[in-house]
Amino acid sequence: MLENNHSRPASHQSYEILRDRILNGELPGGSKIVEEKIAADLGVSRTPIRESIRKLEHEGLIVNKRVVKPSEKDLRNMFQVRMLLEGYSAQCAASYLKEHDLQSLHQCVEIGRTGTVEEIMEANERFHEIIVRASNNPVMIDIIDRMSSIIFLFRKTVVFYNRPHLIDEHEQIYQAIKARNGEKADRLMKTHLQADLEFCLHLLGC
Amino acid sequence: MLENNHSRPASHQSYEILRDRILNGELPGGSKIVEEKIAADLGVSRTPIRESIRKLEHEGLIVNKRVVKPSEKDLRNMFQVRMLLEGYSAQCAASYLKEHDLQSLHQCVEIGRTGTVEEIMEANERFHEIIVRASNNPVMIDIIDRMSSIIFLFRKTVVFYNRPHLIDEHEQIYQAIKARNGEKADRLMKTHLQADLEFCLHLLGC
DNA sequence: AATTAAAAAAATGTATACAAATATTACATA
DNA sequence: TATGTAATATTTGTATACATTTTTTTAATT
Repeated sequence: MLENNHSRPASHQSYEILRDRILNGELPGGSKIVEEKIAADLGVSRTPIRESIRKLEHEGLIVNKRVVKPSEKDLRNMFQVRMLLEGYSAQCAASYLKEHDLQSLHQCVEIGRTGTVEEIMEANERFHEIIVRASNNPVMIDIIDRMSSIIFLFRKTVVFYNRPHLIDEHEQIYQAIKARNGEKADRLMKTHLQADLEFCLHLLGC
Repeated sequence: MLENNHSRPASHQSYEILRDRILNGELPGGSKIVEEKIAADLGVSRTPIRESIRKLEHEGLIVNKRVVKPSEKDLRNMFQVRMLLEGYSAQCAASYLKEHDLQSLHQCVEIGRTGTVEEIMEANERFHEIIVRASNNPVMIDIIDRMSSIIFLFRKTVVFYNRPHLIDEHEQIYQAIKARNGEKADRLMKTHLQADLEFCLHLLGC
């Protein structure tokens, strides 16, 4: 049951709940999404639920009234876009990143070597987030954000299985950015994402 | 009044109507969008109207209950994304485009030199569309599509004022693709979009 | 047993009513 | 005149009812 209180609208609350349930696997890929069921479950009417479902559809997490189950092709396509946008972002980072953010990047690498699984996952996300924000381009950030909810379902796997070289690659990217070598940062980021993708697909037996 | 007939749902019909009205300037940037007004106008209830408004919000055509009025920065950001994605698409086109599509590209250039204003506008869109589709990446195509509704508001201006060299640039891109020179096609596409952007911004006095 | 048609059930689309939140107006006071 | 506040009106958010469409079940026929 949602809070009736002075919180966000029910449509937004239910959006967040559904999103979480999808991302943490509670609603696995392929699950049928039925408005009335969800509404009853969350204790609100169908009206706000519809809205949250539409939002999730737009985000790509729900397709055809079912929780998305991205195909190998889908992932390749999303990673191709990421390579272009994050590669460019890495270039921007090399040109513009301030000392403070550079230090944060370095910290992410450190945590990647010494942290717990949860810490590492968080640091990985942050590493990419810092770089993407360096693009200083909200349109780009938004596109990556939207894809990242789907990609999240995979990064989990990658870190859980502790992909070899992942942190080394981050370190190299960090070094290139620190050395203000944009062209190299771009190239390394693309290679990094390509490796990520292949590792995911391999693990998932694609 | 919408057709009650065996057509698409009212929410979808009203979406398309609203979208058209925004794109053709009938609902100019900054207009307040009020659910009840629109509903009365189109002769349906608020329920389907809400849905279409949400869709337009996702598409970026409505922001804060008002028709979007993109800032210079917004345009720069969108064009930056376009440069990356369409540049890559041009590369793909150079590698993979079939003879038939090559001929279509060439036709677009021809029409660009000889057609009426409407024909030229259409040919311009088609030129880019053929190249984007060469990426063979629905995720990428979708991103560009979503931005293109906003960008459309500008391409109109550019063609109306008949930007110098626009068709020459298309021709050069076409030649690079035909020559299977992906790197050059990429570079030319980026330059082309940059020029488009600057021309738009200049015209609009940004 | 497989295939199809009819019936039933379930789910979605839309209209309407009312509640909650926002914006607007009118008026009082400094 | 400017500013704050109460009253009003407008607009959005949500629940509910019903219509339409889609899916599933059942039964009949080959």
